[in-house]
Amino acid sequence: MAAARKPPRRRAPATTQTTRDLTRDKVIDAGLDLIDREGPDAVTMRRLADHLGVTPMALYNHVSSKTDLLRAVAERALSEAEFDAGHADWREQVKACFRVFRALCLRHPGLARLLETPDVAPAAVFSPMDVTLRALRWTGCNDQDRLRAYFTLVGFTLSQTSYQSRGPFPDLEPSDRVRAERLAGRGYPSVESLRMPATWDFDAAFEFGLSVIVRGIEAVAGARR
Amino acid sequence: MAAARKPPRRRAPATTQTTRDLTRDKVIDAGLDLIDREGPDAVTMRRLADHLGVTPMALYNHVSSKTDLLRAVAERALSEAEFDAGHADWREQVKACFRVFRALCLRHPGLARLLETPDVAPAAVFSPMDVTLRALRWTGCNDQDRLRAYFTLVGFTLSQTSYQSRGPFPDLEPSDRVRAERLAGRGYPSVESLRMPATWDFDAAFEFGLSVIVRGIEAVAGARR
DNA sequence: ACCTGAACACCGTTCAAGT
DNA sequence: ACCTGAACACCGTTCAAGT
Repeated sequence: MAAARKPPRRRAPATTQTTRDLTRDKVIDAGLDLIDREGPDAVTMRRLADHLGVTPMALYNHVSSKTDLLRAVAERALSEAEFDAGHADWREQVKACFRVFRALCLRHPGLARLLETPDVAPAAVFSPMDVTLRALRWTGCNDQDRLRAYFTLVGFTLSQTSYQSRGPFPDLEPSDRVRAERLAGRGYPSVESLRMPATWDFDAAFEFGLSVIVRGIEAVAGARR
Repeated sequence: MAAARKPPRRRAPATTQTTRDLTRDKVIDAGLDLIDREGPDAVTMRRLADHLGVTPMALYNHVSSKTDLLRAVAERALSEAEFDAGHADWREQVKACFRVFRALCLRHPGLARLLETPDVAPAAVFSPMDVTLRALRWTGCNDQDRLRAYFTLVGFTLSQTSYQSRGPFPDLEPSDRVRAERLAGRGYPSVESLRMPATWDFDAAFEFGLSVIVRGIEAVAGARR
């Protein structure tokens, strides 16, 4: 619309091109903006183009496909974070790493789902992996077990954050689901008899799971050593 | 195509209607078939209708929306399983429950992704939840911690199975990703120095994570008691 | 009550054309 | 080199019409 009103005037001699000249950087920035504000489903080539005041096909000059775009967006988001907290104790180092990971996923709703999607996970996912594998050297685990431990941690973290990021749909909150089902409840006595608080504490739930996994790694590593 | 060739003949007097009379059951069965054979992305109202020899809109007589269909498909798949193995020891009971859960997700590729999708998770997800919460009574954990432990277990299981179900894309297998990145590797020394087998053992990785979480629950519960 | 056919408002992407 | 516009092959779903 606005583009149609604008006549094809000659461009000024290389100065003050205002918001002209689409670049890959601008496309990725706009993609991250869009995903942060409207969720991952809102990221559409057409919507993104609208947002940039350009035709959908203009994006393909800077991005080879939607998958390429999403991978670049995920890479940019991941590059914000420093996963190495420099703790001497491996338990604290691992916990700090995944607290950063979680905070990043919550700051960019939809990032978790992006990282779970095949093909879009960027090379930067190896950054928290590297920190974790290094810390886990102190456990005495072999290479395979350290990698298995990492996948346990990252799977837990991604599933918790992507679950939380879907909110605020009240019916998805654990405590509400439990309550809703209690009303319709038949056949799930241990679920029905749960005594739950009014709101679910996602932070505490994450810390609980993180402690469980770290202590579990400690126990399993000790048994195998 | 085949439907167009068929003239609108009168139906036989209530006998041998062959494959006539679409029912909700048939729609759900066909949906599960389709998702099992071609993956969750193949489940499309139009494709499913084609598969049933019917117009896309005919499905809406038995299913209120695509979400409704997917939820029903997930419910049917979940109803196949018995999560309660009747173990006396809570650790073995929990492990058995999630081994069944995992086997179910692997038998129906795409089920894991369905269960991770908001709104489509059916009420039947409370079945493994009930078994787990009951077993965890033996740990002495309070209601909140038992639920947190359940979410840790289910998140881990879903992420592992949905990761595995995306295969067999060789570039997604952990060991291959690691190897691929090692080549392009810069800045991830602990990743690059990994000594990995040629193929990734998903079963062993799952058992490792399961042991880690169960022993972690044991340790955390003991500390809080 | 159940199904069809046309239509609507979307997708990602290709291709030929403009500058 | 970069962008546009029309088009293609898809989506889920609405609506009016048939039987």
